[in-house]
Amino acid sequence: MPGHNSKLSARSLNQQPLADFKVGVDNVIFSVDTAQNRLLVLLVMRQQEPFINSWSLPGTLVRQGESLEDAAYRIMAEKIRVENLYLEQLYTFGGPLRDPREDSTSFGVRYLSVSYFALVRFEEAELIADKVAGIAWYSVKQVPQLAFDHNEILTYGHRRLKNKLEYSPVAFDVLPEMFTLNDLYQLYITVLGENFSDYSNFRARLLKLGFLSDTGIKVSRGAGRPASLYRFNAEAFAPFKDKPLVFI
Amino acid sequence: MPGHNSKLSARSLNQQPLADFKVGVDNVIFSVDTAQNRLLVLLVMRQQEPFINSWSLPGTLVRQGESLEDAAYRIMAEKIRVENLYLEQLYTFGGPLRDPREDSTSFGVRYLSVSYFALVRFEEAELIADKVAGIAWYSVKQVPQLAFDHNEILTYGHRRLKNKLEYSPVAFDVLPEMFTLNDLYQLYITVLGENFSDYSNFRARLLKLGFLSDTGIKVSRGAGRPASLYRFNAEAFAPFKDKPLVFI
DNA sequence: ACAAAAGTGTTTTTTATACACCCATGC
DNA sequence: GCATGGGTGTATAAAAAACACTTTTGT
Repeated sequence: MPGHNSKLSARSLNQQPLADFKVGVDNVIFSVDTAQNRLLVLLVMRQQEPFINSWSLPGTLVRQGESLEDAAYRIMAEKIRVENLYLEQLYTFGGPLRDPREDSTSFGVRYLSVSYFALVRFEEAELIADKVAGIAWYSVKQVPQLAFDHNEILTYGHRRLKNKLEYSPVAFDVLPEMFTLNDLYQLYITVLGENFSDYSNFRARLLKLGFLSDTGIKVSRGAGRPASLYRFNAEAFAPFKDKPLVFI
Repeated sequence: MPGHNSKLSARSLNQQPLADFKVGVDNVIFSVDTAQNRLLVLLVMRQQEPFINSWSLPGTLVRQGESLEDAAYRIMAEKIRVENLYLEQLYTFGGPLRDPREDSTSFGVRYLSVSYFALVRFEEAELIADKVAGIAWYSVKQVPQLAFDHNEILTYGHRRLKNKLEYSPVAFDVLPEMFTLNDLYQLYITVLGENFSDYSNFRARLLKLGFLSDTGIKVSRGAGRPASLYRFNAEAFAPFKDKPLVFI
């Protein structure tokens, strides 16, 4: 984890042999079920040792000729069919003994996990259940004990998601092409919690920024006045790139 | 790098063998020369292939039994003697062919670099020049072509430093125990550039936050009114932890 | 006395926050 | 007609930005 303070230590392991690594990629894949206002994370049931029959983040070991990012996309492609997604690298967990396989026969081999963080559109995401495999969306509030240090990775990913939402337009990667301002607001509430902003202020702030265009199309969801559908305008957003834009 | 968009690709390298990795740790070590208002980065001259006689970020390969972070601290200890520092993980670069050694004899072995970001106190940092080794502080504005993808890593580290400075108290890890408000201001200017805030506003904002205590001690630097020395008060800062505190 | 650096205060503009209220629809 | 969600506006408070001014030193 970033931000801690160990002491400088120059023990004389100067002539220690180099470690050999297998490198795994684990994805923290989030989606938001706007209908039920739940933030979800994708978990898979492990089908081999170690941690057989434990839930875990979907992951894979990196193959020859494959980049880390390729591996992250491969996991996605194997578990889920999705059109739109946001993906970025999260953190690298690599202490010795984080994987029990390091203990056993294959002496000296270390397992390192490069984690990626993804956000997908819940409605369009289609899970791929290969034969016997368990795969499911879990509410982040109800994740069970996971394999390896995956609970820790998930916590870290959740923190990143909250930050991302505040200062970057990831939300639009995960909303439908056209959405109501309330859809957007619900997404923020679901991820960030109730107390971040009043709806009308949220609305005013976002519209003033000028990168949401009103399509004029109205949708009615049950009772109440029909809402306008808006569209994210990438060109209008361009000037805000890399600026400390604040959404909340 | 985070934030890009490749396409999902599920090529059938399903039966490809796993890659074997050596894992390197490379540190982007910054310091600020407040006397000359320069942001510096520590570079070392490589003494072996590949890229012999090129400048590079100080790095090492991870040894058996050593965690990533241990390796990062080991690099620090080998290159520099320093009391106070801030260190956190930056990013993991791991595409195939980023290291030319992957081409040659040792077929199949990949080199992956986990980069760390460090900030040290320039005045107290003592460089360790082992025998023939070149080691030097470079102004980030004048770094030469570096080995591997180290220029890219440096750019990424610089961006992180700027962000960190804006919303976290890293500056105090790198200033002397007692400092004038102008010292602090110069540090911000040096890292962030000229146009972020006027001195008196910067001053007022920071003092209002209440975690800088005036020691009463005055120092005179040439002409002009003597300045008060301030001290960072960690207890008074505690309530701001994890809050979206903004310094700039 | 005067320049230089430190430190204080004031004015203006912008942004955040908390609401009150009007609008259009389903039932 | 009234409950429901959509949408607009206003009044107050707080923060950011610009800049004028005072204080204390060295020379």
